[in-house]
Amino acid sequence: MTGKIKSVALYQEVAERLRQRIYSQSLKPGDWVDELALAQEFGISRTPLREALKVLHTEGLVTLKPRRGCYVTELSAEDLDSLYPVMALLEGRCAFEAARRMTATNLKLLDEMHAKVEKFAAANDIDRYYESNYAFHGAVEEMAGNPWLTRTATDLRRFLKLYRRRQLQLPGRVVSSLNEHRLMMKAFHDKNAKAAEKITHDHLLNHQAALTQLEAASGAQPNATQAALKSDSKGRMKATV
Amino acid sequence: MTGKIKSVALYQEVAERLRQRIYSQSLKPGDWVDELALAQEFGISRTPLREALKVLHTEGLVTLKPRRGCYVTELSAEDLDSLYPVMALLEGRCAFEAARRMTATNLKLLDEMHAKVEKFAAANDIDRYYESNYAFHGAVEEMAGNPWLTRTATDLRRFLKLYRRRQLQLPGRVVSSLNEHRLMMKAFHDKNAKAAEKITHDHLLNHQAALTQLEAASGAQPNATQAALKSDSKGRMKATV
DNA sequence: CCATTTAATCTGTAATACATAATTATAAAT
DNA sequence: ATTTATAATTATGTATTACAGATTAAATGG
Repeated sequence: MTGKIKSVALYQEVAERLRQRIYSQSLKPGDWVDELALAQEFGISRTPLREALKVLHTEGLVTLKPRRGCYVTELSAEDLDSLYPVMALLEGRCAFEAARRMTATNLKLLDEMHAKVEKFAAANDIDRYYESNYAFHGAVEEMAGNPWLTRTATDLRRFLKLYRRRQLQLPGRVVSSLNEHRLMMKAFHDKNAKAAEKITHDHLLNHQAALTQLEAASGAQPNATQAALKSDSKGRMKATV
Repeated sequence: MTGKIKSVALYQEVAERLRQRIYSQSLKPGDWVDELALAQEFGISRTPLREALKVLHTEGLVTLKPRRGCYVTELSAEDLDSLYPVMALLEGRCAFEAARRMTATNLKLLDEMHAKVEKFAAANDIDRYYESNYAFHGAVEEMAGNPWLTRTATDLRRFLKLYRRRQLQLPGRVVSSLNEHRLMMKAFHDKNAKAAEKITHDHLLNHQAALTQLEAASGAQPNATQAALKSDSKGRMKATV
């Protein structure tokens, strides 16, 4: 009878709505979050809205500048340069541990998830490609069997999601990314932990390289940084990056 | 002229007071945090107190169980077993990067900090030994020059601070910990990044091993712990762990 | 036209009130 | 007497309101 009275708090619902807007780029990195306007739009008071913003702040999606308001988190080129190596380290270790502990069940699950990634890539369904890709990496993190490692890696990976669009804009990156995933799957099948670690580690760094290339190519408008960076020989990118 | 009117908010002050209580073990891991009682004791309403608890929650010092109240974060033996390897990985990398980028200035600073650690250890000033030790590791993290690596490592290290007392109760551990620090300093002087990484990594794992030893020796109960626990053969612990 | 002051706006803080879940105490029944 | 059910108490979750302090925008005067 109590199918669902009101188990979700208002602020949680608001947080989810805002999350959607952020991930859908309706609210872009750097954008100011207008408390009053949103509260009115949602027909609520400022309190639950601010409560929701605090949740998003904890997740890192939003940055609170004292007395200046709330802004969608914006990562500079420098941030990405320092963030990706840490991600590579952690996800690499996740892959290592996952490979060591890989069970038949988990392997089957990963195969299925990988198949989805392939499918959406083939169908050119960018959004679902990204989501399934994201889920795949999340699954590997889980299979590492170390809750704190999983937690740390997951926390960091959320930041990268802010730039999902940008990540996929680089021509050819999807193809090479898929290739890397195939190598990962092979390593998992072989239970070759060392290989899984290295491939995953490099996979992340290749992501970073792709992003850097994109930023260099597209010039300078992101935030401030990157002035007109040399768009010299495009041959800098290895085919498999 | 506006030297400092009232820059600290009430909830921040409350958060600091609670932090003290937690780190001083006045509030022990697992303890329930009584909102009403504390609000009355501080002479404030529940709102700023809960605000403070949210801050502590973000820091991980406190855990909010829905509808069950707020409790000081408690790490199980399993938690520590999964947390330490991640710490070892991250701090190891910090040491690696720090060694690579080590400047004369930073080296001098580290030498001074290390000297403090030695001094407090010699003076048997456990509290200040722990603090200076904590600061030393924090400095190494900073010197890695990677903001996200620093942030991630620092976030995790905070959890270990919850068990500061326990960490130092193991006879002989301080001595061997100091030895490991000396090796670290040598690696930094030599700018031997690989060595710095390995020593730091193992240093953390040795910490973990020491804790495990302690827990095994002291028996089973998590909180009320140190009752009149068997002070049987103290020889169980290896001197160098 | 620039600088200083005034006004408007937004953020930060906290008290208060109410609703609902959880706990404990009480009562009833087998 | 033990167990179950119900009632009372207590604690937590949620959200409105109000006010203070900063920041930004506007306006006024030199």
